[in-house]
Amino acid sequence: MERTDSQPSPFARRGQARRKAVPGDARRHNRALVLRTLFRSGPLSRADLARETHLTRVTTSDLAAELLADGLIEELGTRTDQGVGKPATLLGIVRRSRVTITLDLSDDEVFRAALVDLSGAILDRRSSKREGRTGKEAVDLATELAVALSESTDDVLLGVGVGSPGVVDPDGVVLEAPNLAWDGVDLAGHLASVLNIPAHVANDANAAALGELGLGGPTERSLFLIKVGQGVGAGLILDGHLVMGDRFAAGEIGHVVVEPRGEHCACGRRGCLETVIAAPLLRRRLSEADDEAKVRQAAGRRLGVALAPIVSTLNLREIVLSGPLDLLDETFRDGALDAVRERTMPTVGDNVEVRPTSLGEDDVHLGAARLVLDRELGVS
Amino acid sequence: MERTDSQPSPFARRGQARRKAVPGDARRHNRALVLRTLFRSGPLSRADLARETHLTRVTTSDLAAELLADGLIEELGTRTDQGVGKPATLLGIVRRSRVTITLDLSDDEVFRAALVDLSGAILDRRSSKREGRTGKEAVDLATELAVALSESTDDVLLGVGVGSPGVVDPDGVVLEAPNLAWDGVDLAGHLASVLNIPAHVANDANAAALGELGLGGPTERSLFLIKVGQGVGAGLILDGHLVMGDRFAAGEIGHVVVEPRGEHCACGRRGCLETVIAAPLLRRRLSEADDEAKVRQAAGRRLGVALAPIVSTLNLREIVLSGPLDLLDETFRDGALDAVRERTMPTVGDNVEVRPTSLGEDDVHLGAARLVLDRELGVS
DNA sequence: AAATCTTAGTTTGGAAGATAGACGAACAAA
DNA sequence: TTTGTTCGTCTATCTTCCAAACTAAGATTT
Repeated sequence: MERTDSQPSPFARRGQARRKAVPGDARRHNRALVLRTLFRSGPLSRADLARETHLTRVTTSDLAAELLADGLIEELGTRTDQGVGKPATLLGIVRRSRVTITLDLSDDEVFRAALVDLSGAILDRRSSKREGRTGKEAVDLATELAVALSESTDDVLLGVGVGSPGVVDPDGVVLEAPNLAWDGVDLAGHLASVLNIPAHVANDANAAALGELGLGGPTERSLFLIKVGQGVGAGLILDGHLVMGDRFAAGEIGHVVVEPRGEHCACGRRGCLETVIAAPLLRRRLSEADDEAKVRQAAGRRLGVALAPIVSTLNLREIVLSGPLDLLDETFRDGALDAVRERTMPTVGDNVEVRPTSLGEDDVHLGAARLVLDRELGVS
Repeated sequence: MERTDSQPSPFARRGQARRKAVPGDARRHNRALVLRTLFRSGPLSRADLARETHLTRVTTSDLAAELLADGLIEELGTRTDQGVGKPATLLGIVRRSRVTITLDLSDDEVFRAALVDLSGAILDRRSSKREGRTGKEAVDLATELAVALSESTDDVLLGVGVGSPGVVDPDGVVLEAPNLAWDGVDLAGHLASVLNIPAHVANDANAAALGELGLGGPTERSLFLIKVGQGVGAGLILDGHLVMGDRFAAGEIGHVVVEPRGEHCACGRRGCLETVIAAPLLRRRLSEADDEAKVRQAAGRRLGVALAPIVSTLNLREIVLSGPLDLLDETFRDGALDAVRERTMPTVGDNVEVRPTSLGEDDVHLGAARLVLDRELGVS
């Protein structure tokens, strides 16, 4: 099986401060720029690329030759619908020139793995019941899934990307994930050494946010994704950068108190956001209620109350809800949006949009794939 | 009077997306890196710089020669306390080789101007009573102050930096500042053309946050500053980047509702944060109260309630309060901190720190100076 | 006192990368 | 057939950083 080597990618910034710049950095930057442009703007000629990137035709030609040699792009023949002049040779991404293994560990019951190509198409899937496994056994289960996928394909593997619950540092070490009893587990290091390909790990909600931003989509965007499942987590992207926070715990909003006299929570407090909108609890409350819509709306409003200060502070526009769509339906979302609007300035609140994830269940897989794409090819 | 030219600085990113890289970009990056290192780590030899920046001695020597020619740094003689080997020639920043004019327009009554050197020392000050001026008259007042300072000095001007109330876009256009009746005023363009030096404008709270981060201080830090005055604004810096928001209105938290049945606000809502902690209102309430401490604490707690979701989402550590210290005293701050801790996860809340600004009244001036330093010299 | 060692800073000769300008190729229009 | 346009490449040049060698200036050892 062909493999890319597993030395750290030049694009993997891994949280270090600003460093020196050498000419080669410019080269890598421009190579990534050309690749990114091809990702976004479909098939283009070398001259198109030069116009788009503001590099010269000579330089894009040279970079294109490099990318062609690596098999990342291919010539698609000449453009037909053209006016005067020599017809352009179109270049396009070879979607299957690299594939990524992704792991979605966010579900309490099942670990899921997928094989994703450069365009974000899912080529294969695997899954295993977790059956309560924790610690090393859970690591092994995840590893087995990844190995099984890697052995099932002859495609060139770009790397493995993981969306894991809990707090994950930029090097892919899971600092704490209570439900898996992980505490300082170097998941990225383990996967990289077993599979012998680059590995990148992020928090599941963060990964979902990356996925929602769109594979190869525009860089400069901001988005706040709230992932509702057993618990509640969030991923925040500002101007294309994932916000990690002081202890890499950004997005951990499940235990923000939204109802000081509310239900008791496993964490010891009362009225945590999780006690109001986590899937099992909300589902139970719905089954017990007379007026379902009222319960949905009230739960949404509670979320909105917590979101209002965040939306104002960050001047956010896009809020995405990920999780069971029967729970996070329009009534719920409208409740959240209403509460946000009532509690923020019009100039801020009027722009806000609360919408369900556009990728459904695959948001974590696609986000994990994007993570690998970003760090290995600089396509972000 | 000597002047630096007023063409846009190569460091002024002005919000545009990622662009191509040319060898010259590496040069500028490394030049800024050397300058920044000298800023932070005091006098160093060329060889020290090479070790610190991971460039070679050849390159740091070359860059140092350039900086010497520009007068930005100087040789300070040889190091004495050294062991074996040829004694090192120490290089240091010439603090007064460039000076910045700064304008603090955050006070409702008075426009203030200052002359700041590269180390953040304030060399001169001017101020003018605003006397209710708005629109063009307010622009003229600010301009006059800046012109007066520029004419009073023979130092080389690096640029002019402004902390303005309201929403300011990255090009320095004040999109809306109700109290000055500014609505799409190109303040940066105006000042740059009148003074013939580069001009940069930011929201006052954003500027204060930049100032608090420290001139020439470490890059990779995060900080949330809340500026209390006539109104309430905030500035947020994450990993060294100022958060601007979708419509450049990030930090506008004055009209977040924190008390749904609270006092009526000028904006039409009830219980906006401003009705609770803006200086004039809080002062009035204190004068009417029997138990001052209780009022302070309650006001602080209200702020804390709004902060809790923000702190959790961003995993923030440092919260800085800027404004009249008699109002934002320890009791107030403790109220805020208590409310944050009660409403966030321990791993997040235990790290949080709520402290007063360390720069006092000059935080906007120093932040505006830092803004210019960042954008003109890349020293951030 | 001479030789040796160590560290600072400079000179020299690449190597890598982007570019401007020139040029052949391929096609449309006149 | 000629002219004009656009594509893509070739070449010479410029910029930047770097490795290696070299000079400078002191401490340490012999």
